Amino acid sequence: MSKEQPTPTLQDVATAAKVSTATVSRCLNFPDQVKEKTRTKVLKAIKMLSYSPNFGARAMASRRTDTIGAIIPTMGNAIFARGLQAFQDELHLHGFTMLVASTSYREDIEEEQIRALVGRGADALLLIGHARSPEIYRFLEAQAVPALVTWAFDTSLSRPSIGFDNQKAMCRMAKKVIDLGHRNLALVSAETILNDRAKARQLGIEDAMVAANLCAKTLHIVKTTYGIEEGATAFEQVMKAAPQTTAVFCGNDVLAVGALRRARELGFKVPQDVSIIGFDDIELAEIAYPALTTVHVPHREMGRRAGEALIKLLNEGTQIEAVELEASLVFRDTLAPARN
Amino acid sequence: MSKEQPTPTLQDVATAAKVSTATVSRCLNFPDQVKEKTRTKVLKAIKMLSYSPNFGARAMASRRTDTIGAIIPTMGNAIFARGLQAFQDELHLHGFTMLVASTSYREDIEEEQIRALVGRGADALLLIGHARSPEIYRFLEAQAVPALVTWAFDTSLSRPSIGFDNQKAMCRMAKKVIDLGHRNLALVSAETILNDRAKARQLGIEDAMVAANLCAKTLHIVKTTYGIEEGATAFEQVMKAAPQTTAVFCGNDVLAVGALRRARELGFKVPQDVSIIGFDDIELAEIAYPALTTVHVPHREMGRRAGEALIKLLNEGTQIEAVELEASLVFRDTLAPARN
DNA sequence: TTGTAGGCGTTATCAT
DNA sequence: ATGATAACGCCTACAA
Repeated sequence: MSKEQPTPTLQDVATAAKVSTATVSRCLNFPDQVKEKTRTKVLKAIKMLSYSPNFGARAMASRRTDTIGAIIPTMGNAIFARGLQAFQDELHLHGFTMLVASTSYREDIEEEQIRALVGRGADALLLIGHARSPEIYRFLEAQAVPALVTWAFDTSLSRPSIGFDNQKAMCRMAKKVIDLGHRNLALVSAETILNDRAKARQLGIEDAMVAANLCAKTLHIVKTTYGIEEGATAFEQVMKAAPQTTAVFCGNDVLAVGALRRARELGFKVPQDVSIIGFDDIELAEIAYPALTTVHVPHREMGRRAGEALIKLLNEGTQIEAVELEASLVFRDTLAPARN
Repeated sequence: MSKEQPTPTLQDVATAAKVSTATVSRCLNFPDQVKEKTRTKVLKAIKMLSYSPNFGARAMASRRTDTIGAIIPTMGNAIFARGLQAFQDELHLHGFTMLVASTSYREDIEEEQIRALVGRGADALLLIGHARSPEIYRFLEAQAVPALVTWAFDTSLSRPSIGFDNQKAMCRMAKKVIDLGHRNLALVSAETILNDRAKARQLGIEDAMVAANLCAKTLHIVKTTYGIEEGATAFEQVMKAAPQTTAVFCGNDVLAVGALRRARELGFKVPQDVSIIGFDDIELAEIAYPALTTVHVPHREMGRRAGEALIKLLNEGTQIEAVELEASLVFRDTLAPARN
């Protein structure tokens, strides 16, 4: 004879404790509304049965989940990890739970994940960058799920964002590079169609070039996907196609580290022969040899502020206001004056 | 006059398409059971309303979620990222969704997250390592949620795991180190109370020492939390307390990279003065300078196999069978024969 | 302080 | 091929 062992429900607990389901529910949600004695009785039953509330049912009945979804391009490297950890910490502090999903930088998967998280009752969403189809934004509106864009900052869009201005930051870095005498610049970048951060970074370099009376068209661009190996390959392509290049910007630190390695393998001295500049300032940048000159992104601050804003919105209805954080330049050892 | 805009439900779609809710539901779940014409009609209504099914309701009614939860110690570095990505890819391939939660290596948070994911209807769970309170395992059983342990492998426990034998792998590495003449060994490790992987790695070194007729007690151990800076500090402690040390094992690559840096800062030549050995073989290991000698963990294979096993269990009831994968030794540039 | 009962949005079983 | 309708597990007025 096999014992039936369906997962215990509120009803089971109620029966075991000889009270009504309402009382059990109150025990869980408003413990002070129930008499000490009944409470302990109920709690004991809960423990005994290893009961755990069914989230779906609770969400449906109470119409809120205290859950916020975060959708990032990838978990494959540390780029988003740190910011997300801060976001999560902030949420946890206020009793919220974070759900993460990743998209592999693919728009179709992002849409899928957005639907998945919204369907799961996420009270709000954290999104990376502004660029996505209007349809998705319409969907979010129809579902009345607030979404906060981060990792970017752009006041020209109506949607508030908490982040930094990728274009401005990269422009500042590029100006420094140009000041050091570099005239033949190259950029190893991710595809910019669906990645507004990548595009902004490119525009930033071009801005700096124009400001220095260089023709923006001379920026030699190689597009690739993110990855150390990809960065290496792209670097090689750059130096093959434009051997006069003295400074190679990279869309992020991962690419830069790959470029750095290939440079060494190809016999280039960095930074004497060629300078390499990254973006993000993740751990890799510091560990790389030579240590990478890069743009420092305020990961943790961004994550924290985003969490804070979303929680205020959900708890108090406070509208989110855009916040621009500063990205700073970190000069380490891969940038030097142009040779000759 | 403000337009009401509650999130649309199945009923709304049914009304808009002038059919019953049942038909709409079928359209979504068994499209071929409904006539072409009605289907397009319904689909149009869905689009128009930006309708998206309520996951909680669906889960409650259908008693399954096609969702698997993964609970990892941290997203803060790449250690689990790669394996998780593979896991996710495998799930995605079969129409499952992955939910991730992280614990900061804290048992209380892990329990919380387990409950959260189970409450959210996770059909199964992916867990890292075996070590956790029996109460949690009891809970999982009461909820009838299968859990698969990975990142470890231990047949002495009844619970099946898909992973590698941390102790054996580290033992092999330690033997090599001892073969190179090292007699004064040290270990920078995470706390081993709740981290069975860390403990197994320590035991592996001790096994190798005993096999070589060294006294295991001479292994100088410094415990710390994971982090580059922590690794650096710990390395300094080691060399201060046991200056005769010629080889420092590290619980993972992150610690090792920190140790490496501090070694350089303190004027030690690696590996001439002191050898440093990591564990995991994440990107950092390759990028570090000198490149790190470490134990390669089959991250991707582990993630993929775990996903596969869990899906087979859920879809076909196939019991999970333990799988031992091989961790290999990667000799790069931080290990050399003992000096003199 | 506690119990009763209706409803949340889907799915699935029966009919039709 | 489609439509009613009873669960699913919980919350929350409302009653007692």
